This record gives sequence, C-alpha cells and structure tokens, in this order.
Amino acid sequence: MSIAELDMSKVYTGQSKILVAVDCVVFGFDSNEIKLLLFRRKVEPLKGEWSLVGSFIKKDMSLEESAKVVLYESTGLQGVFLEEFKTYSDIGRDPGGRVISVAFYSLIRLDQMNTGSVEEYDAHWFGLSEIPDLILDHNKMVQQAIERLKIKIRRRPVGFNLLPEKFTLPQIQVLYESIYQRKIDDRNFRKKLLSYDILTKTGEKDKSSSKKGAYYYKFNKEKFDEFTAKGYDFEL
Amino acid sequence: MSIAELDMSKVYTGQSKILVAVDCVVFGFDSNEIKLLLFRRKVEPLKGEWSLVGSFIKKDMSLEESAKVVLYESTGLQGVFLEEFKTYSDIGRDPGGRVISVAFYSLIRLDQMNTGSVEEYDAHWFGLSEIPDLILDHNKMVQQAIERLKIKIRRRPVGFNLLPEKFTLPQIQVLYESIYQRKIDDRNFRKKLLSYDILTKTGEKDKSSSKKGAYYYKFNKEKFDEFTAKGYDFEL
DNA sequence: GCAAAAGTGTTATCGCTACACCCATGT
DNA sequence: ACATGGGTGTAGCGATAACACTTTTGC
Repeated sequence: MSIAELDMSKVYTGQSKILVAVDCVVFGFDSNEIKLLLFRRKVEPLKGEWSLVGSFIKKDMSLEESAKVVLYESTGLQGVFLEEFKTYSDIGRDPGGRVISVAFYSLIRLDQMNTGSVEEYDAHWFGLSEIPDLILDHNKMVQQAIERLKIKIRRRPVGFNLLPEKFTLPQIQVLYESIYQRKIDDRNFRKKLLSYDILTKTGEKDKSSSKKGAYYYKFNKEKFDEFTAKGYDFEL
Repeated sequence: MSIAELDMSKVYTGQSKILVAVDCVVFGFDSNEIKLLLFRRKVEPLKGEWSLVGSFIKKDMSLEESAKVVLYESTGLQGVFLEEFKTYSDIGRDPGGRVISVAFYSLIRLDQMNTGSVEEYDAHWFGLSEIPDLILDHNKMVQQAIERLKIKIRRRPVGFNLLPEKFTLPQIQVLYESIYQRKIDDRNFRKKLLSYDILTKTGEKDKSSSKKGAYYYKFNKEKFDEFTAKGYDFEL
C-alpha cells in the first residue's frame, strides 16, 4: 500500500498520547561567577516554588522551537545558544499527571539582559552553590546540565556565548574557573588559549577592574571554523 | 494551595497531548566490522521499508524502559548498554501524524545473539558503508548515533559492551579501527590501552585467527572505576 | 610610592608518534 | 621451512605543568 492510499488520520489510532514539556536550564555569567536563572512557578500544582522555566510543547512547533519560545518569553532574548541534553520521563515525576519533559540548557550574555527586570517577574539568578530546592526533578536536571556544560566548554567554544562581545583574558579565565570550580594557572591558560589563534585583540582596554587595564579581545569564528575543519580539537 | 487540595485529574487540562515513540540504533561487532541492525517496517505507513526498531511509548513506562522492551522484543537481549542521544520532533517528520521520537543507541554482543534467527524476522545487519535508505528521519538518527558512538568510545569503556567477555587485543583494536574508520598503530594502541591497567590477562589464547594465538583479556570494571574515581580520563 | 591586577618565559617532565624486527605455531 | 598474525622497544618531538617577577596606573 502506498502512502497516498492511506487514510493518515487513522494510521496511529489506538496509541496513547502524552503531555510533552520542555524545560530550560539557563546559564549566565556576571564577570565573577556562573549563575542559573530560576523562577517561581506560576501554575498549580506547586505554584510559588522555585523552578526552571518551561512550558508544554506547542502543537505546531518542534521541541527546539518550543524551547526558544520559552526562552524568549522569560528573558526577551532570541538567537541564543540552546542545546537539548536529556529527556525526563519517569512515571509519576509530575504529580499533576503523566508528563515527559525534554531538558535544554542555554547560555546567555548577562550584559544583553535588563537584569533588574528579572526580579520583577519572580525570577532570580543563583550561584551554583546556592541553588534552592526545585520542583519535581528539576534539581537533577540542573546537576546534569552543569555536568554537560563542563564537558562541553572544555572542547567547544561555547563559553563565548556567556561573555560580552568584547572580553578580556582575565574575564574568560574567571569564567572557566567558575565552571570548573578550581583555579587555573594564568600563564598556561593564556598561552594555550592564544595558541589556537581564535581571538582577535582589539586596541581597547577594560579599566573597570584594574588600574593597568586589560586588553579586550573578540572571538573569531572564522578562524575557529578553519581550526576545526583541520580536524583539531580545542581543549581548555 | 497544597498538592493535597488539588484535583490532579484536572490540573493540566487544555494542553495538547502528543504521540511519543522511541527508536533504537543497535550496534553490533562481528570481529571485523561494526554493524547496524535494521528491520523491515511491519506497520503502515511505509510498511516494508528499512527502519530502525522502535515503538510508541508504553503508558506505564519511562522512555528508557520502553526502549528496553523494544530491544528485548527485537533481539531477545536484556541488560545491554543503552543510552538516549537525541529527540526528533519536527512537525511533519512522520506522514502518519504528529509523533515525537526519542532516539537511543545500544551496544550488543553479537556472540550473545542467535544471529541466524535475525534474518527470519526481516532484519539484517548492515556495515556502516552499506546502510540503505531508511524511513522518516532514521538515516539522520543513524548518522548522529555514529557520531555519538565515536565520541563516546574514545573516552569511556563502552567498547567492551560490543566484545565477548573474553577478547584479544587485536580484536579490540579492530573494533576501534572499524568505528574510527582508520588504521591505528598496534604498538601504540596496546601500550596505551594496557597502561590504564583496566584489563586482566587470562592464560588462554584465541587460536581462531592465527597459528600463534592471541591472549584473551577481560575488562576489569573495578580497576576502571578506581581509575575514573581519581579523576583521570580514558582516551583511545 | 604603593597597592592591585595585567602581562610575560623557562625548564623539566611526560606523553605521543613514528617506526622494524623477532616470536610462536600450524601447515 | 615458510607463511601468518602476535607481540615487543626506542628515540625524537611537542605539549604540559610548575613556577616568580616586571609593568602599568590610579590613588
């Protein structure tokens, strides 16, 4: 039987349909520390508890598109880094019913956000060591997102999604230290990072955190793509 | 309002429910080559076309449990390596209706399977270079599973799930060569692999592929766990 | 002039790569 | 005795890790 001959409205009848949601672990970096955006849940059950941002999937959107909508509605940002990392589907994970959730993590630039306004919407940025109890299995999602980010940032240049367009070497080092939760030798870090030749030095200096000032650099995507095209692996 | 006061049967009404499926990319290794298990689809639409194994998710099971059932029903095996790698949720990816699929990959020991019987169920093992056109987005799933496997096997000891309990060093080298699709220097490979001290040499030899015979080894999970506990990274 | 952060080089060690021959055995 | 695959060692090179002092400038 060909596809044309089938009545498509009937082929999968009898299968049970399920509620599907997306949840986003949103990371930001405030020049000192990597942080996580959490919200007070607005719907029952568990209204008022701390939670990741999420929503049920839209009927006419893919999971990734739904996640982008969630991000836009909660941060006002578009075109940000977003990657799926795991589904959560245990029976009974949600007391409100059988819901499968697909979890994403996102990396955003805090300098693009009107950070004050976040607080008005019952949201708050938390350092990784001060994350409160979250609803459902959201604490597990957060832990697994952090693990994923550590692995990812070591070999792929996703860290630049957390930094402003222009950043200093001390800034990016603090970012890595904050994610790895350990000190890194500054001479070795700079040497290795610069050796990949994927940063462009600008003439400007950032004097906001020292008298001497640190040069601003930009991430050079073209150079990075060349670099990976040769089959090399980034590693920091 | 507390959870106890809510009528749980109503809290998420109004949200649209969706069909959710699992698909499994099943890898096996036949001492020469890594292979993929494919089936001729048994249901409309696209009945008779080559396809991954899969099914709709069971009402009372998590995705992973559903995938285990799929694997058991198609291979007769239980307790095998199984890992989720990506969801596929494009609108219109399935002409039969709106279906989200969560894709898993699995690694199995061909010596555990009654390999002949597979053919009787309209199934076949394909080498990676001879994969036919598959239904829906299954070719994409396969490609992404292969990429994932390459990355995974380099740093985690998942390859042992593809080998018999006792295996020779030439065997495991062929496995890696088959996944990486390139030759590896035997002296360096053995040196590095043995340096991790995660293999136990048995007294026995496999004489099936040479006059001299190659010693059988076993994977030592305890040693490997010690090794990773110290924070070291496996790399092959 | 001093405090505070930015920036810079060298050395020792380790791991990787490349490479070629002997060994054991079945025929 | 020979063909076949199994098994071994080394030297050169490049990458990493450990380590301390000088520079700039606002105060």
